[in-house]
Amino acid sequence: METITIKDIAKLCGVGVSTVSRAMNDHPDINPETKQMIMDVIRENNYIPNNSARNLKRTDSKNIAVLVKGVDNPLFSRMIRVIEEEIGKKKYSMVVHQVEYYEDEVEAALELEQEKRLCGIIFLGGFYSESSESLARLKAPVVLVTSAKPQFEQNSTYSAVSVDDIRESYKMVDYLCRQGHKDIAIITATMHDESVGKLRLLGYYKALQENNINVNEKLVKYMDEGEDYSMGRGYQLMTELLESGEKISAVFAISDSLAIGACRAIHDKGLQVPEDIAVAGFDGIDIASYYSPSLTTIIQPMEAIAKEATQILFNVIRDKSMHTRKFFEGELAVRESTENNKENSAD
Amino acid sequence: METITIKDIAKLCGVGVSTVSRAMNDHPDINPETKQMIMDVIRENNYIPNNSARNLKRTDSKNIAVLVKGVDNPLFSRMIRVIEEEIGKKKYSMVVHQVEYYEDEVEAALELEQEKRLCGIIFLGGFYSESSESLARLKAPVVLVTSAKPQFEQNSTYSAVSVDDIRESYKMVDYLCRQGHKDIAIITATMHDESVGKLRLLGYYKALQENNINVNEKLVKYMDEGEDYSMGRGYQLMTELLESGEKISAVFAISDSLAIGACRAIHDKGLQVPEDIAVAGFDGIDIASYYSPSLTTIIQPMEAIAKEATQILFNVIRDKSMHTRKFFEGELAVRESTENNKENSAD
DNA sequence: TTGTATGCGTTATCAG
DNA sequence: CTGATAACGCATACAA
Repeated sequence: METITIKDIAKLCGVGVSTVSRAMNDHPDINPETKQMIMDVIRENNYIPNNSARNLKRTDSKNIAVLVKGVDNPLFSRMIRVIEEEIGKKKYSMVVHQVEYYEDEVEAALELEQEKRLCGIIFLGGFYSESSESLARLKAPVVLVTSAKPQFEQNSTYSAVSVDDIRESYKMVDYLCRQGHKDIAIITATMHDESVGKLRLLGYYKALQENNINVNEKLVKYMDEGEDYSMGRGYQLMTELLESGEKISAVFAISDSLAIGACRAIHDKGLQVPEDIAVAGFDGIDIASYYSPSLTTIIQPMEAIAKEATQILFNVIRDKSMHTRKFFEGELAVRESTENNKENSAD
Repeated sequence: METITIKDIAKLCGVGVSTVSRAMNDHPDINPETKQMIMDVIRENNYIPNNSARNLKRTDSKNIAVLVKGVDNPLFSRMIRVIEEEIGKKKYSMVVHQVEYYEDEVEAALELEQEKRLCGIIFLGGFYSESSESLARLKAPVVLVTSAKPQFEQNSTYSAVSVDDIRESYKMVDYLCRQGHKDIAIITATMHDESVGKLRLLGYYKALQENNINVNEKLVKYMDEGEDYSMGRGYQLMTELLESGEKISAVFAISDSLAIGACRAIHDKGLQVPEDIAVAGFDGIDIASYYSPSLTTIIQPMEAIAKEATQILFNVIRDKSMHTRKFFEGELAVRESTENNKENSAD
């Protein structure tokens, strides 16, 4: 089974290669009958054009790349689906690319750009401030999704859309304070995090401050390294927190997965959520509502964010409009894991 | 910022393009100093070779594609990591490609093959019997992982590695029977499923039969359509089961996500797991052990499976060895969701 | 050890 | 409307 090329098809059809090319690419000036005939032959022979050659030659690609950092983040699969749909509607095509935690997402994008002639790039997750300047090396317009870069100048070289992590985090911790909690721990990213982890921590500080609660640094539990927001990590960190001997009445974990792990850790110490310790998460993934107790969390409007991100990208690509920064509002979903059915309700 | 090519680098270095090419591709016959100098220039200029051109020219690619069907399956992210590591060790490179539920995985592979000159293909998940014959159209060796195709002939055109779904499913249901359960429901794939769903259902039948329990078809709950093994789906199906009025003492869901949804549905009806209804899952994903109650399940040895799959692929690629079918044993993890602490223990 | 020339499969240009 | 032909960026055979 030899590799079949456009030349073979041309020969089989008794036409020139350019005619075949025109047929495949929906060019306007071609005889409909000729086109039909060519398409038939193509189908019969299972011919698939070589994309490498295409990308090599093409000037105007319609490829939009989506770089995902952290596959395991269940948030992203939904978003990818939405993005693909939006991109499809506009007759562009999407290429998803998985970036490992230790890889540099911009570097990966750079390679993809070389390879696919991208006309647009969407980053899902990731992004430390380090890679910030290197973003400028990308020629295609960039939209950052959920990858917090708070500072945003006029004439930015990229767009960004996400929730306001500080505000949402504040919302959650403020809610916990109003529930009467004074000893609120937080399970957060690494100490050097410059991404959403930092922002959510800032929101935590702010809420405590405005509620006149002194920060107990022993209740701020940082991850050791790596950007692994897993349940196992949540379990481990919560266990350490519990064994520290500090008084804790509530825990805010900066992701739902961490929160689930924390719940189980509390359970395994013979304590109850929320009776002994209330737990709150962040993200609004499926498991949060199916867990027992169901998890209080900030629901990020992922579909809307994804939709807006692609919209902004198209605006920049087609209308050359300016890059923008858009914030979405998260929803504080109060559920069983913070329900206030203990002594607090008695005062 | 113009696109920079190998020619530019050659000019900058004052050498020919082939020398640059040799430097990049670790060719043996090149002056080490020249090579060093070239590599420096390349780095300084952030030059990235155009992969399309490379793939176009190359005869012997070292690209192995991993086609994943069902991103949301948390099982796969771990496997991908293992596979990448193994592939990296052998100095090959991996390209992951996401296949949507409605897409044909073989079609996707075919395109990738044209584009990347693949020397090997690994399929993760998916695979209905429909696409079976079309597998032969792929020129590169194929390994199916976790994508059950029970029938396996000598001289097969592909390899396959997975757990024996029938046996594992049998193991679980048999365990439930031995626990004294007689009214065991199953939450399974669509009625027309020809993949793991069917196999796991067969194991269920077999276990009931061998335990002399008549099958109550009303306890066999099929999904409606689509291959969505989500918690929401599990919740919905379990609710229907509960509202059917049938007597149920245990439920076996063919995936952990479905099982979690089922647990919550039971909870929301005011019943308890496992006291009123025992629940068992399949897969062994993280959440299974962190859920409350922790979930009895079949743990698939994903790392081992992934490792073996790549090993087999390399054997076929390099040693031209025959395709093989390898089964791994799953581990029955008995946990809280089926703990036998009610009347059963009294007889 | 190095440089030059050719071709990979496709699309774009331009002449019919 | 169609066909020949020149790029696209790179790797490689071959010549030096």
